[in-house]
Amino acid sequence: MESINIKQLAKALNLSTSTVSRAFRNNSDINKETKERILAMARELNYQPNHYASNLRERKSKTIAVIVPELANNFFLQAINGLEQVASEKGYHILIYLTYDKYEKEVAFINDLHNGRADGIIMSVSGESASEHRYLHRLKSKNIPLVFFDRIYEDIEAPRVTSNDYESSFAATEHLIKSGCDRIAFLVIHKNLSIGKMRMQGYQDALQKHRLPYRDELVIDCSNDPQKNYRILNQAFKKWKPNGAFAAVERLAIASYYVCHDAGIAIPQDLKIISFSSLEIAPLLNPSLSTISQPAFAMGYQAATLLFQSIENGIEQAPMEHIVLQSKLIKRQSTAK
Amino acid sequence: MESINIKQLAKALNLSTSTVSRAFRNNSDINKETKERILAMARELNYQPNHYASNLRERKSKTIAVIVPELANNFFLQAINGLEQVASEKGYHILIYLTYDKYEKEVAFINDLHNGRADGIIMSVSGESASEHRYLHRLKSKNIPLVFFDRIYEDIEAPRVTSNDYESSFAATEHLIKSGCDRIAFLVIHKNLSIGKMRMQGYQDALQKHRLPYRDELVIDCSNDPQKNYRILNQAFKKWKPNGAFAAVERLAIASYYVCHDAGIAIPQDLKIISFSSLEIAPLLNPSLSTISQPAFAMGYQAATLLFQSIENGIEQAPMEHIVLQSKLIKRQSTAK
DNA sequence: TTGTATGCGTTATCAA
DNA sequence: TTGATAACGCATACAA
Repeated sequence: MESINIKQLAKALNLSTSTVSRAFRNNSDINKETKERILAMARELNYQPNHYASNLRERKSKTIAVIVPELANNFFLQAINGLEQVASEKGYHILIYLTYDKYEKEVAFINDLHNGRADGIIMSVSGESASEHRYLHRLKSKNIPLVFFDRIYEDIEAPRVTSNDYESSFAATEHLIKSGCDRIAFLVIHKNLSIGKMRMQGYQDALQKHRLPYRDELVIDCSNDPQKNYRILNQAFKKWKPNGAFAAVERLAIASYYVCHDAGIAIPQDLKIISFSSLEIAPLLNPSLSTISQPAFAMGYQAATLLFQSIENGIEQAPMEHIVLQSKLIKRQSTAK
Repeated sequence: MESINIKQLAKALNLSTSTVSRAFRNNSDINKETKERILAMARELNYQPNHYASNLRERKSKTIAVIVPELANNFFLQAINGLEQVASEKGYHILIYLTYDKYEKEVAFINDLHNGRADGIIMSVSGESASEHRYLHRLKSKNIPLVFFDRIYEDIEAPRVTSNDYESSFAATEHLIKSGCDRIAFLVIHKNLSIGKMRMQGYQDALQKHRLPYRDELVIDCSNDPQKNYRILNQAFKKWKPNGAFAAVERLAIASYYVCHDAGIAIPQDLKIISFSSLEIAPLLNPSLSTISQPAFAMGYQAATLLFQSIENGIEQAPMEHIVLQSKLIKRQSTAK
């Protein structure tokens, strides 16, 4: 980082640093010719204003932090693409933090972000609703706005963007029932997370509406480890013999496919599967997978839009909106009669 | 960002800022008790050293920039996971820049990075080899190390991590030939990019070895737009009737699947397909897809390791290594006889 | 329109 | 072991 700095550039031009500085932010008054002269020389000497010095001086970072559980997940990827589009239009950069669903990591990241590294935070939470969220309150006192998307904490007041999980789950379960399933498994990770709860409620209510009994053993609580999931699902399918499975998370549908392929369980004849999923190639699976697909890109886009409202108008003006976007249920071979 | 700063914290403790500062970097001598007292108070007052001030003072950013064409691509995702692991072990953060294969974006990003925002750069290039790369030379003069991975510029001297593309392509083509194909299409994006060239060469040489003619029309140059690709491939398959297809990029295999499904071309009976791909669910496709899978995670990991060598030992000591990792050819149904 | 001087929050040097 | 002070590179209030 042995860069040329504003002083050297100024000297090379026989100008003061303030004039040079002005050339780089277009608001201030400055002679057009000098400005061009400065920019030309800057190009030649390969000068760029130091980002950290500017941020320190201006007390902002032109950066937003995005905290998500993981990247290896089409939903989050598409959402991030949505965020990124808004951010880059505003001249902001994105700093990505991955929690891998570890609550402690989330706390550490948030605490880290108190140092002014980011002007705002967009987060899809990792922890369980039950845990302590005081670390989030502190953000507000520092004027760092926060927006939730998809996975939220209900006890924290912040703008949020979600999709209609309850309705979608209800519809998905009902779809399985109408396709002839009467023993429907619900595959879930983190039952206690708000999002898991919503989806589970939709499942339960659909069962009830159609007079199907709710069976505890058919709610299969999985993990983030593919191999573990394989074992869990393999056992569960053999033991409880569901004829329908509703996966609250894409990877559980994938794991189910592997189990079925290996165990000779025919989809959809023996077991019909539907899943929350943002997989673009769901139609190409064997058999093609019925999905509830969330508007991931739009959710990211909206979340970023909300965040910038807070950033631009101040956190007090923050719109405590709860935007709910609609997911789509797409029926394919995996739930065919 | 109305944070408490080190001064206020010092005053609250009746200490000087230097002592407080020392408490936060463990090297300096400091009384254990005072240190604990400081840290306790910091927690209480929710103090975090300002990242930008530290960076400015220390003249480094503890951040590495990663420039890739896109995120919606399993290869880059996994590679980034590899990078991230190394970086986070070193206490570094990752700043992600997406070029969407636009050369101008790449130039803009690189120029941006001259301002000391990152201590090093890891890049998978976007542009064509033919174009101008002077903007990269300038990095060196600023002591910002650069490492290439996967997609490189041959005319720039920098450490690089690639996979054995030529050999893999040769093997993949040969596999198709041995499975009975004699009209093998090569599906590619950006023929001119170094990586496209390597893969094409492997394809050509394998044809030659087996005395199959090279036909220009069977090299199908595609784009990044899925719909365009669909049209291109649909036309090409109908017009030239290949009985084998080797996709240099995952998304072209996906597009081919869609075309075949719609056009009633049976895989593998009518057309055998193999592809470079990092898709975890290749086995679940209909039919399961034969792949050459690059060690994406390891490539990212290695690239980051190389970069940190340059960062830690200075750019002059940079190991001009060219690390080549081996891809794996996995035969599945899509190329069955 | 341009220049001077000050401070953003930190860390390093030096002295106590 | 701790404190005073200067400097990192820049942007702004104010003066010219």
